[in-house]
Amino acid sequence: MLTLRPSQPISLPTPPPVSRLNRSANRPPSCSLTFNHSTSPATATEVSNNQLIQSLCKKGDLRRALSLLSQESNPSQRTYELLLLSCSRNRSLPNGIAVHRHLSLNGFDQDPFLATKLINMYSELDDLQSARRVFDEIHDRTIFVWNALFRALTLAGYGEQVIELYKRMNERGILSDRFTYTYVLKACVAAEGGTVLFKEGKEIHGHILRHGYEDNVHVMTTVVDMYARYGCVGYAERVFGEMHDKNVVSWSAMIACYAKNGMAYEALELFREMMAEECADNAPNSVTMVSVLQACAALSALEQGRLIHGYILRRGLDSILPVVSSLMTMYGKCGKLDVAQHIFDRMDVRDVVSWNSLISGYGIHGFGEKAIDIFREMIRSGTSPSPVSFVSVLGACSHAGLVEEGKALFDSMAKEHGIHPNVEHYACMVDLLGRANRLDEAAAIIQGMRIEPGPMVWGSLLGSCRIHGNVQHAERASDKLFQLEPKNAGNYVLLADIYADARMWDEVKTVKKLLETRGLQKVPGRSWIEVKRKIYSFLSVDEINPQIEQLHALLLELAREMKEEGYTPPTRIVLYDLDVQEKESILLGHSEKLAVAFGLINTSKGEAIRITKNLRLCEDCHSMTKFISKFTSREILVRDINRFHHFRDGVCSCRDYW
DNA sequence: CACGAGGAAG
Repeated sequence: MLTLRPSQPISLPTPPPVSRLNRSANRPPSCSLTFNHSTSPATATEVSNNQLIQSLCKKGDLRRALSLLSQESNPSQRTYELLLLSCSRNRSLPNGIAVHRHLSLNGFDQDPFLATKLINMYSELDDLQSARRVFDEIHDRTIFVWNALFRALTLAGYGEQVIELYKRMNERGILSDRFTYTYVLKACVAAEGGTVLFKEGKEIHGHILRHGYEDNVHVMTTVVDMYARYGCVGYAERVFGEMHDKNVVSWSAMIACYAKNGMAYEALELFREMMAEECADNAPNSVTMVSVLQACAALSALEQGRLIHGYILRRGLDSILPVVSSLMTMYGKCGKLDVAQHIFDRMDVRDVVSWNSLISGYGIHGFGEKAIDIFREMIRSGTSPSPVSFVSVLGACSHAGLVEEGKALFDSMAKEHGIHPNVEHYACMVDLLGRANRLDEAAAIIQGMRIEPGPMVWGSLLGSCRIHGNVQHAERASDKLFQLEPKNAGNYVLLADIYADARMWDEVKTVKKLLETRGLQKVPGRSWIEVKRKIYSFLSVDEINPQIEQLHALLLELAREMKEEGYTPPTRIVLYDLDVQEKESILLGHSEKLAVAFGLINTSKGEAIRITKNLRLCEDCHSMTKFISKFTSREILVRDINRFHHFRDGVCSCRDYW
C-alpha cells in the first residue's frame, strides 16, 4: 500500500529541488544517545523527504531512496526501518551497511527497535557476524532483540549458539516470551552438521510448561515438530494428545511427523480422524495434503492417493505447486508414471521442483535417457537446475547404467551451473560407478573429494560391493561406516552378505557377532500390497495372514515349476548355517514372494500386481518374480527401496541391473 | 512500533 498514514499530513509542499536540500548533507552527525527524531522538530521539508524516501522504499526503488537519504538531514526511525527492509528485498548488503552507518551517525545506534530490524536484515543477507555485532553493541536488549538474534542464528543453522545464548539469557533473569520458545525449540533441531540437541530440547519443553505456555498452540505445535524431528514419535504423540487447542497446523505437524518417521499408515489414520473432526479451524489445507500424499506414496497406496486427489480437486488445492509436485511424486511412486506426466503437461506454471519430481519419476522407473531429456528440456525452457535436480538426474543415470552420461552431467554441475557437488552428489557418482562394477573408479572419486565423504558415500560404495561381491573395497567402506554410524544395522548385514557370497564363513560369524554385541537387529524385510483400498503387509516368516498356508502352497508349486525349467535358487545368500532344503524354504518365505502370491490370489486376472518393499529386492525374489510374470501372464510392479521393477513376460524393466 | 508453528523434488 502506498497510501500515507492518516497521522501524517497528506498535503505537503512539493519537494524542493535537490540543490536546496544539499545544505543538510554537510551537517555534523548527531552523536547524542537520545533519538534526535524526537528531540528536534522536523521541518516540513524533512517530513516530506522522509515520506518520499519511504514511498520509494515501498515501491522498491532503493537507488533513488538512497540518493535522497544522503540529502536528508533528519530521517525518522520509520524511514530507516523501510530502508533496511528494502535492502533485504534487494539483497544488497553494501547498501544495508551504508544505511546502518547512516543511522548510527544520526544517533539511532542504540535504538532497540532498529536493532531488531538490523539483525533481521543482516540475517536475510547472510551476514551473521554483523547481526551478532549489532546484538553485542546494543545496551537495551529488549526481548525483541534477543528473539531477532535467536531467529537469525537458528535460520543459519547455528543451533548450539542459540542454546548457549538462551542459557545466558536465563542466567540474567530475562524472561522468555512465546516467540523465544519457538526459536529456541527450532534451534535444537537446527544444529550444525545435522546434530540435534535432544537434552536441551526436552529441558526447554519443561521451561515452557513451567512458565504456563502449555496452552499456546504455536509453541506446542513447535514442540510436537521438534520431537518429530528427533524421531521421538511417542513424545510427539503425547504432546499432541494433550493439546487443548488444536488447529490445522498442529494436525498437519503430527501427520507430517508420522509421514517423516516411516509411519505412513498412522499418518493416513490421523488424517481420517482429522476429517471426521473437521471444523473451520482444522480443515485440511495444502500443507496437510502434502504430507498425506507423501504417506500414500510411501505405501504405494494408489487407491488412497486417488481419493486424496479427488479431495484436492474438490477443495481447489490443485494449482498449488507443492501439492502438484507431491501428487506427481505420489503417482510416480505408485507406478503411474503416465499420470504424473499428464499432470505435469497440464500445469500452467512450473517451478524447478515440478521438473525434479518428473525427472526422479522417470529415474526410479529406469528410464534414464528420458530423465536426461527432461532435464535438458528444463534448462532449455529457462528453469535453472537446483542441487536436487542433479541428485535426481544422476540417480536416473545410475539406475539405467548410463555411466558416461552421468559423468558428463556431474562435470557440468560446477562448470556450467555453478553448483558445487555436495555429499549426495558424490554418493550418486559412487553409486553410478559402483553399480557398473567400476569400483576402483568409485573409490578414486571418494579419494578425490574436497568435502568429508560421510556415511551416504561409503554406504553407496558398500552397496555396490554387495552387488559385485568385492570384499576388498567392502572392508574399507564398512570400516568407515562402523565408525560413522555404529548403530546402523544395515551396514553389518551388507558386509556379512558380502562375506557369505565369498564363502568366508568365519568372517560372516565375526560380523554377526559384532551385530549382536552392539545390540542391533537386522531390519526385517517387509512388503505390502494394496487390494481394494486396504493395505496388506507381509513380513518374512509371516504367520499372521489368514491365507498364509494357501500362499505357501502356491509358492511351493511355482518354485517346483521353476526348478523344472532348470532354475537353482541362490541359497548362498542365506546367512544361516542350514542345509540347502532349509535355505530354500527361507528364500521362499521372503515377504516379497508372499505379497506376490497374495496378489495372485486376491486380484483379478488382468489386473497388474503392485508391491512395495522396504529393502532392496533379493536376487531370488527377482528371478522368481520374473518367472511368475511369465508363467501366470501377469504384470507385476515392485518398488524396492531404490527403484521400480516392472516385470512382464519374464523380463524386468531393470534389465537385471539394480 | 516488531518476531511465531506444519509442507514439495532426493
